[in-house]
Formats: sequence, structure tokens, C-alpha cells
Amino acid sequence: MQISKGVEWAAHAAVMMIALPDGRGLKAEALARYHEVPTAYMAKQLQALSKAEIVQSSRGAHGGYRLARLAADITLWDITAAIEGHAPAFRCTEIRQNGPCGLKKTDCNKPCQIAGAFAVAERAFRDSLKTVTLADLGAQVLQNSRPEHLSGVGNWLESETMPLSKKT
Amino acid sequence: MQISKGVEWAAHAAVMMIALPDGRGLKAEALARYHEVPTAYMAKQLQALSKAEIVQSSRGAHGGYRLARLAADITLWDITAAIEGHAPAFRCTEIRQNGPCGLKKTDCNKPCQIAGAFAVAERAFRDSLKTVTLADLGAQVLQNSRPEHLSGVGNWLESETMPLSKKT
DNA sequence: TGTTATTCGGACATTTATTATCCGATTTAA
DNA sequence: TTAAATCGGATAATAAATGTCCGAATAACA
Repeated sequence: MQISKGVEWAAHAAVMMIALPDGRGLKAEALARYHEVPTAYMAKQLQALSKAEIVQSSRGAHGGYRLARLAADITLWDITAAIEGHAPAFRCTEIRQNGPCGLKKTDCNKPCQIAGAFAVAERAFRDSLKTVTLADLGAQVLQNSRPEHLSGVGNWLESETMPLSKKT
Repeated sequence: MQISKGVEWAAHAAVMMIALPDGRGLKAEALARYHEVPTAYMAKQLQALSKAEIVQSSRGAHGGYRLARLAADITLWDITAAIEGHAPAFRCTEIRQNGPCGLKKTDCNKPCQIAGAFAVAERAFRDSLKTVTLADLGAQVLQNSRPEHLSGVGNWLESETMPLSKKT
């Protein structure tokens, strides 16, 4: 039971994109370099975010990624689901229908008790992540960072971004 | 993010063991046959439960497994942790310390915001599973099963179990 | 308006984790 | 004491996650 590293990378990349000035983008290579992770694999996560319409991508020269909607409207669950998929972690294989005392399929309208309990737990997990927005995470960064760090990030953003014209 | 099939098998096996008469056990092969799953792999899960002291094992002739404590004192989380381990699903690799604007280690006393949010969500998941005991699951089975099914299970147990003498 | 540099996007290897299996170590009944 | 039966950890096969590459597409620029 482990969550892909891609979720961590995508989340950090998304937080970084909060600070993007209007009409600017960050290319996958820059985001990868900033976090010191493999470029192509970071790009893969960004593509997943793009498919989920969490970020917008612009191709061609001066292209890049930026948030597709307000930071307050993007939750950690959105990002997790975009990378990991929406399939439940507990996969019920209906083994209650197996073996010498197996139930008939017609007697299995209700989900298995065990699967039901896991469904409740997973819902609690999801609901918890849904309460955390990118805006919340960004606010925490602002509160907990030293001023010189923030200005450093600002300078880096300035040097890496350039106006992008059209959106895809 | 997926939970091992072993958790499902171990949970079903544990529920089955609730119904064991005092001083009797079920061998791994019987539990595997009952659920129509590979014997050796089911045995592996039972070994994990044994290490976690959720079940007791008896070796040698007439050996087998039985619950190590009261069904009301065994939760779904106990079983999940025994199979999957206690490691958190979200692994923070501290990428905030990487790259051109990486934080110094001395500025990272508090956990990263993202890791913190996942820790909260995972706690909610765990706490939910902790509220479900084997006794609860057994009660649900009794409520939702047809009488003929229960008697069938009883007969199967009678035919598969035999007194076991010493415990390990 | 063509050309080119730049970037995204999906198809393709590699590594790690899960799933499955086997055989030796140990225990107990006879 | 013997031998059958069972657990237990070490060992393969499979699936998933991780990492990489090259083509398709787009926009800037001449």
C-alpha cells in the first residue's frame, strides 16, 4: 500500500505554479530541474494533471504549464486521483463466492462486509484530502518560509518564465 | 495505491476462525481450499498474522491456526498492518531540500505541508479501520446469511477441525 | 508564409514490489 | 523412536511502478 512518488512531485509542482504571474507558464524541464527529479518522469506527471484538467499546457516555443483553475478550487485529492487513478485501493475479489460453501451470485447484492469496511475507510481518506486545497498549502508555505527563501523563489520564477501566448 | 490481496484473504480467514470451537484449529491448506486461493500464499499471510500475534499456530500433526485473542479485540487495521506493514503510504522524499532554492536541513524541522496533509488523511483511514473488529464482521455475516449457508459452514468446520493439543 | 527551434505527448525499456511456489525445520501423534 | 504432518523462511514468476526516448504539434521569427 504505497502512493506513487509522482503524487509528491505533482503536488510540489502544483504548489509552485500558484506563484506564477498571469499569462506565464513553467515548462516541464524547469519544474524537474527545480525539484531535482528526472525530467521525463516529471513531464509524465504533468501530462496526467493536464488530462485531469488541473493544469493547462501550451506547446511550442515559450510553452509550459500553468494551473487550469483557481488554487482554491484544486484539492490534494484532485491531484492524487489524477496521478493514481480513481480505482479503490482495496480490490474485493468476491472470494465469498468461492469454495465448498461459496455463496451464489444472486445472494451477493450487498457488498462483502470486509469490502464495505474498507470502502468507508477509503472515503475518510479521500474526504480528508479533499479538505486541503492548493491555496491552503501555498498559505502554509508563506507562513513557514524565511523571507530570503521566498525572494529566492521569486527570482528563480522571474528568470524561468516568459509570457506565453495561446493556451491549449 | 493498492492494498495487497493478502489483506483480503487474511481478513476472510480471520473471520472464519471466529467460528472455531475452543481448542481446535484450521490448517493453512484448509483455509486456502475453503476460499479457493493458492495454498502456499495463503500460508504466507497466516504466518504474517502469526508474527503479529493475531493468530496462534500449532505445528506438527493435528496442527493449525486459531485466533490468539478475542474477536472483539482484533481490528481490521491490525490485520491490514500485519500484512502491509506499518509504513505510511505517502513517502516524503524531502524534495523541498533539492534544487536551486532547496531549503537547508536545519530549516526542515516541521514536516512538509504536503506530507503533513497526507499523514492526516492516513490517520483518518487507520482510525476508520480500527473501529471495525472481527466480532463486528462476524455479526454482520450472521445477520446477512441464509440459515442453510450457516449450517453448511458449520458442517465444513466440523469435518476439517480436530482437537489440537499444544499451542506455540 | 515558410522555416525552425521548442515543447508537449504517448510509446518504449528498466527497476522495484507484489504474487506465487518450493523445500527444509520443527513438532506431535502413534 | 519413528514417521507423518505442519509451519516457516528462502526462492522464482508475474505485475506494477519508475524511468527514458523519439515523434507530433505548435508558436515564434525571419
